Amino acid sequence: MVTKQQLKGLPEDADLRRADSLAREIFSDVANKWALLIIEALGDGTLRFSELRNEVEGISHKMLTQNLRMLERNGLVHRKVHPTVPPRVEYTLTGPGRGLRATVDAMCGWTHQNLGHIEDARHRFDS
Amino acid sequence: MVTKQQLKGLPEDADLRRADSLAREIFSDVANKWALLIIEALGDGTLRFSELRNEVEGISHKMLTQNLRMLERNGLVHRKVHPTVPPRVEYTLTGPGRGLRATVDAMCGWTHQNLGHIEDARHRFDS
DNA sequence: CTGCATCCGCACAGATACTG
DNA sequence: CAGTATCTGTGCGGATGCAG
Repeated sequence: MVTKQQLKGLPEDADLRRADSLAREIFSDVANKWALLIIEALGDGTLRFSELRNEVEGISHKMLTQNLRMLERNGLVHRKVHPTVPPRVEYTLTGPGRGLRATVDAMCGWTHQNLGHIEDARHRFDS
Repeated sequence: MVTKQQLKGLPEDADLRRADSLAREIFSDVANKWALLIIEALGDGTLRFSELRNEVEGISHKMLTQNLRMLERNGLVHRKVHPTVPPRVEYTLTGPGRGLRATVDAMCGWTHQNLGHIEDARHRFDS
């Protein structure tokens, strides 16, 4: 692969480093248990706040709002507010969000396929 | 999909719940920043402890050992000790480990492909 | 070089209470 | 119902020192 750096030389270094640090930042945001479980729970459907709270087992009110804000900020989930009373807020994955979801699905699939191997490995290790 | 539960009824509930909690446990182990970065750094090569320390930018001595132990316990990395002096320890991904790596690669690819969208979304959100 | 143990600060996560 | 704010404690993660 030919990079901009190779074509245009050193002046692009700063850009590349900025892109890398941004990638790391995004990765740190997204590669955490709750964020991934929320994305997985949303799937290609629509869930209300309270539904997500039930769907993602063990998550607290606070962690859910925090992670939803973070995901919304990064443009991965869309937040639709219905101005009714009581209020009703629905969350759905955006295009990029669904792209990420595909990778999370793969990871979940991997987990279930390797349950046995991992359980065995653990027993071996613990003895 | 037809599950064991549907075929054989309620007695399998306990098994299923155990498998689910195990899956959650594994997911919690694996879905964290440092573990994923270590797996990505290893790739399909072999790295020493100190090399990993350099490769995974920003990781501390302690987090590296902790995560390596965890990954080894789950049978995702292989730890080869050369009884020399000074000691030399090499880490490689196991079969299951490489399977997981494929999903992490996908996630990294997604990150880089969506850098632009995400940066834009952030600017919009922050204003 | 690699690994383990200890200490410690800080950030994260839970609980609770209050507003729209 | 959804969200924000505040308080509190625990556990994560960094720094350091020591051993093999």
